[in-house]
Amino acid sequence: MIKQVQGNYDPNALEKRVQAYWAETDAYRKTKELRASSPEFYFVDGPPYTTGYIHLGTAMNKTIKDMLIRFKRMHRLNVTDTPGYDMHGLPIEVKVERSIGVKNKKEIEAYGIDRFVGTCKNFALEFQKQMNADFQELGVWMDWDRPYMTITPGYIEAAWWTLRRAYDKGLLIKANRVLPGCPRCETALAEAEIDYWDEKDPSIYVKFRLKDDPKVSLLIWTTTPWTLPANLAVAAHPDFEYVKVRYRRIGITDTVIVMKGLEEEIRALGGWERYEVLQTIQGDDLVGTEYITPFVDMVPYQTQAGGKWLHKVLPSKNVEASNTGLVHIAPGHGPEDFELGKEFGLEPFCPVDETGTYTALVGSKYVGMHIRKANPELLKDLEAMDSLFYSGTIEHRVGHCWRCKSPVLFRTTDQWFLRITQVKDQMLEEIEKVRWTPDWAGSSREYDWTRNARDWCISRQRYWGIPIPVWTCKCGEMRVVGLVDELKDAEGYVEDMELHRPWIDGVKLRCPKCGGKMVRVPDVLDVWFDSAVASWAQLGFPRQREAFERLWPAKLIVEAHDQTRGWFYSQLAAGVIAFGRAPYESVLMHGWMLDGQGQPMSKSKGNVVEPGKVVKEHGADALRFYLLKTSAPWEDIPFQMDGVKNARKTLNVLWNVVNFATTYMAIDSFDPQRVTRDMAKPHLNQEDAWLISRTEKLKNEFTRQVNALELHKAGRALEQYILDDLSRWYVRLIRDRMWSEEGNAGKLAAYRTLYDAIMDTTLLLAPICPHLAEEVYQHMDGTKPSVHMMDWPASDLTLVDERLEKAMALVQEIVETITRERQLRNVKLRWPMKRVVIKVSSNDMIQPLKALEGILRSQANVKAVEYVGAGEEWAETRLNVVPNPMAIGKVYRQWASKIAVLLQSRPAATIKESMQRGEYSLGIEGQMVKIEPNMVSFTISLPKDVHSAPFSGGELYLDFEVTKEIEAEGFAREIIRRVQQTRKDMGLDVEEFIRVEVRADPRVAEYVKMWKPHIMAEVRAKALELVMEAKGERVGKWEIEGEKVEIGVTSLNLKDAIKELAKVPGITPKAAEALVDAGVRSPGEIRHLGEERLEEITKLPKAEVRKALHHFDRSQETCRAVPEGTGRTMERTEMLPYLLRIPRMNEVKAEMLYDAGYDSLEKLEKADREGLKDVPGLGSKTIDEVVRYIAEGGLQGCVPCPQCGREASAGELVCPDCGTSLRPAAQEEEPERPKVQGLQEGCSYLLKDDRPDRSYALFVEQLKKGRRGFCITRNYPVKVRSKYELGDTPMIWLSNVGKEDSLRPKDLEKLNYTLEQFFSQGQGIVLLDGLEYLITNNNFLTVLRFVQSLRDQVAISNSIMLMVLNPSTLDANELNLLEKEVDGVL
RNA sequence: GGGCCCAUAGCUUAGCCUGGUUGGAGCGCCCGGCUGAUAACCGGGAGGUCAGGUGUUCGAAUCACCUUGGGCCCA
Repeated sequence: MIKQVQGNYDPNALEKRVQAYWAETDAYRKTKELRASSPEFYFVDGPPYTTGYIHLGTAMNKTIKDMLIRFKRMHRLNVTDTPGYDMHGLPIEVKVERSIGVKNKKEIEAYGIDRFVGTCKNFALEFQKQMNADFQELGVWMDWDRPYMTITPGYIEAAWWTLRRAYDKGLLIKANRVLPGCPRCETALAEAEIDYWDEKDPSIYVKFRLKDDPKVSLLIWTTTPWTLPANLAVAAHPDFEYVKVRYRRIGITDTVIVMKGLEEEIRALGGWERYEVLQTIQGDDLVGTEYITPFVDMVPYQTQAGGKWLHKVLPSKNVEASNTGLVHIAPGHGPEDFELGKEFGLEPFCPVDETGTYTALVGSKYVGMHIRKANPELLKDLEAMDSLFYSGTIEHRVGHCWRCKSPVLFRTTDQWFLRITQVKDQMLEEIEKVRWTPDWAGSSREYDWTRNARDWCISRQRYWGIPIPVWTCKCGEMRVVGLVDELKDAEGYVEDMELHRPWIDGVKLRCPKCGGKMVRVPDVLDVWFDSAVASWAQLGFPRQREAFERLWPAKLIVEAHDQTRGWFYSQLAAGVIAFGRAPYESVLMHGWMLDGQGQPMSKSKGNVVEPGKVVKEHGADALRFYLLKTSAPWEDIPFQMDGVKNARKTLNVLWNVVNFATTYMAIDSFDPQRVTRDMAKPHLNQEDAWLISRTEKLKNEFTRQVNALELHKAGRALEQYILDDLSRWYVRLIRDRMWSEEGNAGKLAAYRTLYDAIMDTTLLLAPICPHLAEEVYQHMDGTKPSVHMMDWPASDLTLVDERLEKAMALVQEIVETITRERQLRNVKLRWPMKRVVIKVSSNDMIQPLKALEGILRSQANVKAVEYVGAGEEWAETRLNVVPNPMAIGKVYRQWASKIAVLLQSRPAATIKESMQRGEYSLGIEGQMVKIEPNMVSFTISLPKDVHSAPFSGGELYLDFEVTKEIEAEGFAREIIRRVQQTRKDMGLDVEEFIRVEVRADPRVAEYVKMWKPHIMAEVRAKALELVMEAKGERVGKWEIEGEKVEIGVTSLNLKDAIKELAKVPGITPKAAEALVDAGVRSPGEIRHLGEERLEEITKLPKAEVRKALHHFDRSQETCRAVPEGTGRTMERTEMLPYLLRIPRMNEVKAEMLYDAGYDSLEKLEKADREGLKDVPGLGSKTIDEVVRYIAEGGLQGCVPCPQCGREASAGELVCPDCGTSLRPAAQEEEPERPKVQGLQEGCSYLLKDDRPDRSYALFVEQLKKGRRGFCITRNYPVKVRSKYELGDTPMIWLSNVGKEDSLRPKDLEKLNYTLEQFFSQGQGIVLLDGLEYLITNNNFLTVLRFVQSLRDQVAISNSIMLMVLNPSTLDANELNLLEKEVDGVL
């Protein structure tokens, strides 16, 4: 059944509600189960690092994934959706270090590796939990209860297994190489772990004296003085030319060798006055030149080292033509130096330890000194040795540890490597096989990166990571463990033991060679390796193979562009190493979320926008929609909150459409099961066919774009459709049909079309905005537990009608043009336009336009449409000929003026036609005068009040003439609008009936008479009268086009009665209305009408009449034994009779009780006073009764009918035998007729009346008895006084006019004070007429409190208070609360 | 310094691959309208050196090259 959506689009409340609904109904699990036996789709989630919070980038990432997962699921695929978390590594270690206050590895070890790792694990798990919650807030449906985590034993084993594979293939090696490391964290770092930024460093030029000629030096440049003690050689480019230069300054000369061309630059640097080039040397010839390394005397190694090339110039093509063109080579400190040293047989020499401190190898002078501190000392020494040619500083890019920001240190270390260089070619081949989106992500980006790949250093000298599964023996034997089982017999192994450090370090294997103990190498894995194995590790491989064999490789992965060097790469490497192929088939690379200025968000910049904040402001759906539609996925998005706001607006429009649709569908009980598409088909209007065409096209387009991963195009197409096609056009077109009273086929066809459009939209929207889609679905259909269990809507392109769409586009354009012209001329849309003439540029257009003429007429409010074919002129235009006297005069001189007059006297059309055919001549004074084309021009003049406007299909002539008929219709529409406004101000239900009184001057009055039936129908008036003075509950004075009009509107309060009557089987809404007109107010009265009378009133077929009457009889036959309370939820209709048997209960209260969740007898029986207090609308007296009734077993027991004594169950409202009502006489609070005599002193009464006469009568009656009176009214006091003969009773006028006897309705304090004064004199009576007026002007609760305080004063002073209220202006809940505060309701 | 991507109105963007009327939208701004989807909605207006330059072409937002700025990845 279609349920009307409630209220405005409130994303926060909606999303909370929907998520609660999902949780309650286990919708996620059900959706997964639905697809459990479908074809598999192996999606692999890239694990975010557990930092404890998600940012917008992570939000975008998961949003894209969630959209695709949902999309695939709706395509009946069984999608794997295990979310992953990357939980090892330095970031957490650093966090833990800070939290426990340790600074380096020594302190960690003192603290205890076990405690340290334990804390790391706790941090990671805690962070993981928080992120889980954040993702769920976004509505992402992944398997949050079972994420894969890189820290679990199974996962670790998968990494081990992979390393073992690498080892077996000879791809895992240990090597001594120069690598960047962090001196603070004391571990090697991968490229990926280094951040670059500019920093100041020394920039020094150092002289390396030639051994043969110490007066001459090689000049080298370096920014790292501390590497000089480790200098072993100098590199020169063999193809460059070098020069020997003598620099001079007063008293000083210096001779150095530098690259040719750099000598001038160097002169300027050193401040030399002049220089002379002594010799040019080819780089090649320089090779082999021996020099004296500057610290030869201090560093023992420098004299002990061997090697043919020690302290000589080496050739290297990597030398750049900058600085001096000669490069200082320290193989222990630079990767290129290392390679070069290897090539030339120089053993790397590294006198620096992992903390950046000189070791004893450096000699006694610098040992124990940190390299940073050593720099100035070294400079001093160089200066002393006269080896420092120039010393300055430079700002250049320096690598830093990504976690602790220390500058990285290059030194030689023993590390473990994966030999990527060996499998690089295979990786490149695999890249080409993968489908990349966008394609350049693979073909250029990933390809380039991989082409330059080096071997991957996977070892880290840290604690919180996957331990490297390599055990070594003193004898040199080593073993790589691939499965935990292999450790079974090892010393220190315990079943299911923790595989992390330090526990794993205690496991010792027996060496198969020497029988000694093998110990694990202490390193852990580079954390990048963890996620590299995700695609098989998360499947439990290698321990479980079934899932792996079924699913692997991944069909799709989705990550941001920074993963080119990260996960795209690491997975590829691991996949190729382990299985010889890429572990994924397609990749969607997405962009980053930047701040509004296009800068990356970072905590240090303080420009981070938290997803939670955005969700709070506009909802997760709006954020998701924004993220998906704003840019192509692979592009960065500079985040704009306004963009999210816009997305929300679009969703709001959709919400309004749904609100509109469900309002009417619910009223008419439209049932899409009954009104099928086929049934609606013959009754479709043009606009229906048009919307269907648009919808089918949209479905096709959307699906195509998502499949192409052009998610933004899909989102934009959907948005456009919602705004333009659905909301702005279709809903606008069918408004009148929705409002038509009859449930005719045309209306149902519109319902069906709109229903289908909304359902299709909802299904398309479901992957993007899962919450909103769910809410809409549950209101429109709800046959499935969740919209996400639905199948994707197929599109039927045979229903696309291009001709119709084209014609409709023209109509839209014409309507817009007319609107614009109206605006220019200040003619409102409410005023009909006499006619529009469409002059087309092609006759093909006329037929389709005619088919849509009705739409054009209604939307442009035009009375008539005429057409003029292509090439023709509209008959009512006049062609004018304009003579050109200059041209005529030149030829015919003295006749010129006469010719001009003659020309204008002839029909212009004839002249034009003749001239087009050939020539045109005139006879003048016996001569034939030939008129040349340049002698005349033609203009078109339009009839009075007609304006022309071009449109893309030709020209429009708009006739703005205002006839009497048009004026009449215009006024009618103006009056309708104002009555509607009044209805709205009064808060009337759309279905309520009213009576209207209109006062207007004769001209307008005449128009109103002409349009009376139409006006009445439009505003649901049962009566419309022209009067001398308009009266009513609400009277408005208006000025319309200069005419003064007064309109009074009074509610007839018939809505509830009609609704009740229509509930009786056989009684249609129309029949119910007829019954109400005949004075019937409740279903019970139908019984007493009798068959004939009922037929007469309702004009229903006899069968229906009988059905209605039999209903009452039948309802008495259904009594059975007392039903056992089963605890099951009961239908409302089933439950209500039980409730209504409770004393003081009425329908409203019972409904409230039911709606508050008391929907089973069990629940009600367990109800306590506290719980019931929370039910809105239940007063304490009612609660007393409920509690008593339950305690006495009222819900279970049978009671004898007071009339016939038959036992009736608690669920029966009437006796099954005699039909006597079994409801307790709770109505005594609300007596049918006011007992005027019954007014008691000290009591306050609420009078529910739409007309105040009765209350004034009661009031006057008391006055006549001599009671002092006080009248508060919202009506004009002078009139009230005379009408009800109130004499000199004091009065207060509730009004904003500000006269002395008036009081502003907002000023409750003053009103209270005034009444206090009155009550203090004792025993009066107060009439407060216009309580709803106070309520509309104040907060309801404020008025309620005001009423409470008055009631107390009334009681104290023994006065009486009458408060008059039009009940239709309040909702049931408010009414109930008010009723509770008074002593009686009349 | 290299690779890849991006640059169109104050903001977010379409058009670019395949050159051709007057470069389209949305938001914001200004003006107006509507009022039975209404804390909505609709229409109109102002607002553009298509980042800058050079070239190819009869013709360039679109193709090529260069420069500038931004993002990612590297050196």
